[in-house]
Amino acid sequence: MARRADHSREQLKALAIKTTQEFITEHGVAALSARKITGKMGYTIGTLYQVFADVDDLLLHVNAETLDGLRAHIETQRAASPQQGALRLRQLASLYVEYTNQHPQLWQALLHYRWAEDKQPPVWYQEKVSGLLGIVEKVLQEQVTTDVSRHARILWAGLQGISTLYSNRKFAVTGGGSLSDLVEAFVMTYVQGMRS
Amino acid sequence: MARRADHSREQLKALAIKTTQEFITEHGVAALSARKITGKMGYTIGTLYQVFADVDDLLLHVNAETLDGLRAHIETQRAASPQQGALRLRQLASLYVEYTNQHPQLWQALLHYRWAEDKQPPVWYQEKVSGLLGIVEKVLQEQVTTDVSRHARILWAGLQGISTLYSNRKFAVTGGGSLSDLVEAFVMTYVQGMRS
DNA sequence: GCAGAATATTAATCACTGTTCAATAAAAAT
DNA sequence: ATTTTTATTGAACAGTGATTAATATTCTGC
Repeated sequence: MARRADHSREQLKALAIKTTQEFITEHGVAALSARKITGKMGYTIGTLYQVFADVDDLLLHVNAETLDGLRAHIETQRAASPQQGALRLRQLASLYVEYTNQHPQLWQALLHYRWAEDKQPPVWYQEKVSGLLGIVEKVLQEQVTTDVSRHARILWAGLQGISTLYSNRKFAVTGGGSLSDLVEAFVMTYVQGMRS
Repeated sequence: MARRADHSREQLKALAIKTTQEFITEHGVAALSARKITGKMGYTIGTLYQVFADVDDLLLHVNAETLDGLRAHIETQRAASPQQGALRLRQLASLYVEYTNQHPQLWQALLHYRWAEDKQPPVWYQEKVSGLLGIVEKVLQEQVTTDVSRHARILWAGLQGISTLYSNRKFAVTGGGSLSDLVEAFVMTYVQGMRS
């Protein structure tokens, strides 16, 4: 058999991404395989490689949408209930937690993603990350004037560290309360430290 | 062929762990496979499963030794040049960075390890982690009195977050300087915040 | 409307993965 | 010396990602 053309190239891409998102949400990224995805799509494995370079490339696009989703969540929620001053950073952190709690499997897929030794993430992907970092930086600028970019990166990395260890249950004896407790304590304490 | 008995069960375990450590250090954890390890050991794949439950179990023991190594590094270095007051936490953080920089591949293998949905890490492993957390808590108690355990976890997670994002080059445009710069800024700022 | 070029899709193939297990040979026990 | 026990092998299994020749369909130019 051959050419069916029930889907255009772009439709196929979108379908693969959507199917992968659903699969990860349902079974986790560890259970994912190229054949399962294309099977679920109603295609066979070869088709995947016409649309994406490899499975990593597909996952990259899934992660990109996850980043977009976080950004959208932050922006719509901030528009809905704007905050002032120090509360803005707190809001940012809880929106992060909110989103990652809503999509734990997708977020884990993103955190778990590892770049090969030599390869760099593509520019368009890097831009999505730095876009989010930019939001943090912007809010941070209201609180502090020096080392904004460094502090933003530390906050961002700290969020991911807490989030990862929490969801991986790597927190030997889960003391310290819920994820949002930890994140809130982290952000509040760190901001306090920046200001002195 | 059969029974050779050039190695006891315990020797075999140690050999497998050592071989895996060497392999990971050389090629990274992603390239690891059961056959490569046993081949390098001078055995065939079946032998591995007599000594470890599966590849994950082997990796667990490798990670355990990595944790032991970090602990040993911290303890010997602290004995060699003891610090006072706020400097002790700073020293702890830079010993962490020092060790993870000395063994980047092994540390990545540890960070990258994911527990299956249902399975918990074994108690003896959890104790190694909480032992390290305990060191942080102990040093922290000199600085602060409330929420020590929570703050220790946040610091620990923060270190891992920064460390992971740095070594994975996930820091869109690597601003903010070296890993030790970031870690130092993180710890110092956070401690400052705790005290107010 | 039709011949020919272009291409989307399949299915087979390749080299690999982790895990299991019957067969076997050597050591230990009797 | 014979039997029991067991460490080790190597083949088998079901899966993985990736490649590619074959093919059936759509698209293009006339």
